[in-house]
Amino acid sequence: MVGKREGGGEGRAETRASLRRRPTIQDLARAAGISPSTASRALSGNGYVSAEVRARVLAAAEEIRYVPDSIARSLRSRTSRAVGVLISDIRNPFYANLAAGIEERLRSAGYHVIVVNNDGEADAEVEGARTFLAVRVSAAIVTPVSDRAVRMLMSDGVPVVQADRLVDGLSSDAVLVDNVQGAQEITSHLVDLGHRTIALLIDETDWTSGAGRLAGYRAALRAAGIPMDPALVVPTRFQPDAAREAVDALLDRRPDVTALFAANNLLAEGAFQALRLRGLRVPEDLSLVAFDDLPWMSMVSPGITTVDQHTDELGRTCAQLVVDRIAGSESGEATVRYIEPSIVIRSSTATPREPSVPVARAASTQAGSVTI
Amino acid sequence: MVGKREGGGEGRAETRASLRRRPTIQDLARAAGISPSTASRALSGNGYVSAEVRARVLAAAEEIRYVPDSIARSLRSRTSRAVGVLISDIRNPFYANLAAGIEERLRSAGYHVIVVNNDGEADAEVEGARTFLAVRVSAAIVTPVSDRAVRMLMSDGVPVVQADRLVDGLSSDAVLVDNVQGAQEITSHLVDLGHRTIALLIDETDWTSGAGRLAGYRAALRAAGIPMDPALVVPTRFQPDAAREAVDALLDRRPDVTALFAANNLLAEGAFQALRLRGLRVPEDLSLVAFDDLPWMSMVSPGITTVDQHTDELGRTCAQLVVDRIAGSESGEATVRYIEPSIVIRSSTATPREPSVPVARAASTQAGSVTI
DNA sequence: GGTCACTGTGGTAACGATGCCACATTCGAT
DNA sequence: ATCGAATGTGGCATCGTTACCACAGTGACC
Repeated sequence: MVGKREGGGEGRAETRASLRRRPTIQDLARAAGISPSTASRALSGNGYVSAEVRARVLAAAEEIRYVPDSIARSLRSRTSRAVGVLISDIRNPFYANLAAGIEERLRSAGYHVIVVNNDGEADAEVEGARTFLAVRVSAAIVTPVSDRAVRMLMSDGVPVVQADRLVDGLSSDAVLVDNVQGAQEITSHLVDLGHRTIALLIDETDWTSGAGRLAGYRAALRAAGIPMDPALVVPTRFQPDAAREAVDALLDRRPDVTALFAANNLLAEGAFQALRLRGLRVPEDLSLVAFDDLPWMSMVSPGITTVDQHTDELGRTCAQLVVDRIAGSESGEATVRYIEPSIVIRSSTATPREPSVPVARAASTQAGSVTI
Repeated sequence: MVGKREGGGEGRAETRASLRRRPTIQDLARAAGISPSTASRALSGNGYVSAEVRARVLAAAEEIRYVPDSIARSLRSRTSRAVGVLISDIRNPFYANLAAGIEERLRSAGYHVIVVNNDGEADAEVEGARTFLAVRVSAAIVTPVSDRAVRMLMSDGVPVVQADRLVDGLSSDAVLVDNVQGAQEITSHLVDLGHRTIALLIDETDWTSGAGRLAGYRAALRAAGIPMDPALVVPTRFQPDAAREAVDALLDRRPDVTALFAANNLLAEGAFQALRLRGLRVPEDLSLVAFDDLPWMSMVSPGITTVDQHTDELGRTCAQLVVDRIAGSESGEATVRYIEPSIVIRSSTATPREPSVPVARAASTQAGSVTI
């Protein structure tokens, strides 16, 4: 799959030749005819420098192509312009958008971002935290897996913003989605359409995100006076395939289900596939809703009714909190901000089918024979 | 949309209290009863240390929770364990997967990744390069927008790997997708089905990626003896909306088109929407193929026939090249590796409709009235 | 026994920037 | 005229680590 084809080596030699020593602030000072101290002040803006000298220094910097060495600067000043971002899976558009929102705002504030994936594993997360300490990030944004990494960072005095979910017992800043609200609203949407037997497909309820969605689902049912049926809360692993199988098993077991709520985008993917493989029509046979809005949800037919978490804003808010915390404009108290999600109604939800007609596997369609 | 809800400040005070000075290698040396020099050698593995002393140092490091300061280390050793990754848009799954592939491999090789988005703008790209120089990355991986950033990095001696596309005239390492091959194969697939009037929707042909896809398309037509019709190469901007409008205009102008080739995932998105809004059936009325395989392409019906670029592998290969280059195991010559794409046949392609029945906007369906 | 290679350790000087202090000059107020 | 404050500049030490050199001990070999 990988082939080597060509290699022209002309430009590299030229590059090597032009590899002069990188100019330091000493060189700059010499070029501008002043001392390194003054050059430093002229560039950083701390302390007195006359306008005339500052101009001369800037001109000289341009002239000799001086770029301050931020490593030396960090060592001396014991700060860095780096912020660590520790997330579970950059391939998941949720995390990608989060990272993008963070990066945009931090970049415009003059910080750069070090991204570490942890694949949802606590050990990898701790390893990432260690990296952050080694490079002395000035803050970290974490979607926590366990409490270890966050604790480690905080105990070394690194400001932490927890994103999307919260580890209990730590008082770092945090930006969360109001999962209860979002889940309640979308469940109520189903209830309002007349659904009474609504299944929740969910992978975990240990984190605040999953717990909140479960709570919102329950609250909506309670508000409608629908008794909670524990068998309708379907546990699954955080993978489309697992979700697909879980949905399949659920519908075999409970053909009376008329609506399905997938608690995140990956589970929604699996649920969608499961329904199609069974030959079920959405929303005629079964309504489907999701949590987290992704492009594919408006591409498929029917479009999926879902909860938009405003992931970009989640990211930007995390970044803002970091900037504020570093600047010290945030007080010592931990701040928790909530992003209010909004529901997006598309075509995957409708009034339930006649209760007398439970869903069944369509005879004409067998799993595996469907081309997707 | 953002609300403040609570803030418990208990843990922070405790954190502040435990904020002891971070242990340095001096502390470590004292704890292990040896000199800093020896401690340094024990940790880094350069130079002689007896097994007994090394064990003592490692134990002491564990004991006092010593983490080497990589800033100081970088300053002194004039190297860093950071690699810069400069890409266009992390929100686009293509770049997200690329970044993920890069990050995985580099992390396992002990490097961390600094990600900078440039939004496809040359100025932002140069700014990113400046950041990389300031933090003295030991290499950079770039999906180049202009030649300026790559030039800047190379002239400062930073090894650069160009990913996905190549800026002319520079001889850095590069990992490219064989776009000609992929485009030719998928176009031939259409030709083999009997298509003769195949439109190519493409946003740019200045970069090697776009140029390659155009060349592959042309080569396939030439091989089949189909004359090239320039009006069938439809230029558009790099956005789904623009692509949608371009497809709409094309089909108004050229109702004889029987197949459409969208040159990347964003254009495919727009094309798919355009066809649906016009009420056209795929593949019965029109066949559609894409370049770059994304999850939604197997979620929609019909599934989209496309070219899988093996983006993860593209990323991993870039990272491997970087590791080799830093280790010096790559010779001075620039290496260009090609990833061979493979085509994925789904349901969006079929034999063309009868030539006597050109496509027309379905009367019953008006753009805008369709719920998606 | 002397030379040499090898092993193992410690001392010292950087890497490049900046914080702090000392010092010089100017100017307004007493 | 004298003092103090404000303005401006340079010198020096230092951030935490490692490269380099010096040097001590051990054993092998002629």
